[in-house]
Amino acid sequence: MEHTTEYKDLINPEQDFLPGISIDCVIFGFHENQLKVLLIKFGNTDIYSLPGGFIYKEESLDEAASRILDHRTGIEDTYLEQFYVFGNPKRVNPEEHRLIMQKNDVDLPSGHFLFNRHITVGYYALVDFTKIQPHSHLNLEESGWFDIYDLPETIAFDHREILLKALESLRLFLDHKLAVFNLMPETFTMGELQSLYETILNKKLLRANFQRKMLSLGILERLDKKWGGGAHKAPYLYRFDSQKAEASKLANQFEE
Amino acid sequence: MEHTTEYKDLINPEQDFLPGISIDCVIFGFHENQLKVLLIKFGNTDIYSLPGGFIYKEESLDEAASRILDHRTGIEDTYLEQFYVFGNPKRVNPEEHRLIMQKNDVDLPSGHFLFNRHITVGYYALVDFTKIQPHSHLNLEESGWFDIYDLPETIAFDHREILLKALESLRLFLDHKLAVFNLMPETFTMGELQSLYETILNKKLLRANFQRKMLSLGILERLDKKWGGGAHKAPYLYRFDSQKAEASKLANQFEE
DNA sequence: GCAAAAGTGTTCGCTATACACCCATGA
DNA sequence: TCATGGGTGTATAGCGAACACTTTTGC
Repeated sequence: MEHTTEYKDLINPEQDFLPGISIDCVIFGFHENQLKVLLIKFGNTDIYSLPGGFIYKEESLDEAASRILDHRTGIEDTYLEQFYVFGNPKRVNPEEHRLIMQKNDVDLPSGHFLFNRHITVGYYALVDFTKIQPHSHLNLEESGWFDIYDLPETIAFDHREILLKALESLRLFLDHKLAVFNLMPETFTMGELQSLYETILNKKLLRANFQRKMLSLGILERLDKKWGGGAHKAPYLYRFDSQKAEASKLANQFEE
Repeated sequence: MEHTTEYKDLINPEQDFLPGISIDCVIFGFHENQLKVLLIKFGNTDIYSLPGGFIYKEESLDEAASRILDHRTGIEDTYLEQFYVFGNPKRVNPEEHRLIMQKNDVDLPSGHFLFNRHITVGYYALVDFTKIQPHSHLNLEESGWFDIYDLPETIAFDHREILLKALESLRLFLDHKLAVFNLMPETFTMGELQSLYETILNKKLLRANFQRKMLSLGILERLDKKWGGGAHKAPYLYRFDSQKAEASKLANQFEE
């Protein structure tokens, strides 16, 4: 899908989109020992928001979320899951919204569709940070990745709440789903994987026990390759083995 | 809120309700060792559905769900929680819906609002079966409680899927939340509680271990009263102690 | 006394936790 | 050689699974 400017898209959406419903995506990535989230900056402001969009009249919620993600990041076929619906009638302040649009020379009347109450479905995506090419489909000049523990001060609407709820969901499912490996590159060391877990949970784990636990899941392939990195023993590289994971799912009680 | 017939309410809902969004409630109860769910029967058919409704333009999703539950069962202030959003564009067959309405002498045109695509937010409620007074607010003549493992054959739309997803959510949170006690009466024996767990999980548990596990949670008050029931030792009665539960939540990592 | 359900005790094995030890490497 | 990070070993505690034993009650 070709990229067109965001604001134009939004002026007359009611012709194609379901009214009153939107989708907001919390896109997680992991880079330099930080759990990152992708935020969009509104032009001519210091206000950030989650990348979101609307639902075409003939597509499912999951399809819409997937399309929005693709449109914003160029990523297809990644892990994407609904986690909560936000339906507070005051979750978006219409005046705040209108002022933001005005600063981008889009002057819509107060009663415009865009400022009506919207219920939003929260999706979180877990993406391989190394595979994102900024500036590909997305106009990332004004946007970017933020450390989840060091977010910008001004986040629009209820998007900070949505973001924190996504993090909470991620933590809850960390030990129940294998989706977390979508945040890692193709190959990784055990230390890097542990760092991801520690960052998500925001607490230290014991190295020896973490290693045993991960290996005991039987879903990692040890690549026997090594690495000439720093002043220490070379770690093994591992790869997430989706076949082993499939077998493990059947044997145990992993979800989906 | 006064009860009015369902069908009348639905003819011109667009004046007051949010368009394109509905709520469906999976109301769980426990009675005679069965996990029950409340289903509504459409008049002049053998088709059942979940009790549902729409959202007023000024209320939140949670408020709407609570209102719908109250309207249908007369129950207020019970445990109610969103569990999933169903957004498949073909989740409701408009013709099926129209035929059902016709059988109740409500002949709406094909393009009527009611037959438009709706996204529905699933809520599950856990209610104390002994506190429900049938025929109070609800016209239960045509409706009633069904064993979750013995549902009617014909369930409208995607409501069977919604129901099963609710059961799945209930199972997942069984050991993480204390909400399950909302399904029990004020006082109960350990055997009754175990029976509830066994029914939800659909598997047998070991009596001795279940007892220890429950007591070790530190959330049950032993009432020392006994009971003259059958040809066996009299069991203790227990009561769920919400104060102890609150303290336990702080000490451990229970949610909400 | 016997069957049935309830309460308690005990053993076994697994897992989490904590820490100890050795290995490999670059400065 | 020393600091750093990586890999493995081990002792302990706690919990869950499984089963045994005792208690209470109605028939």
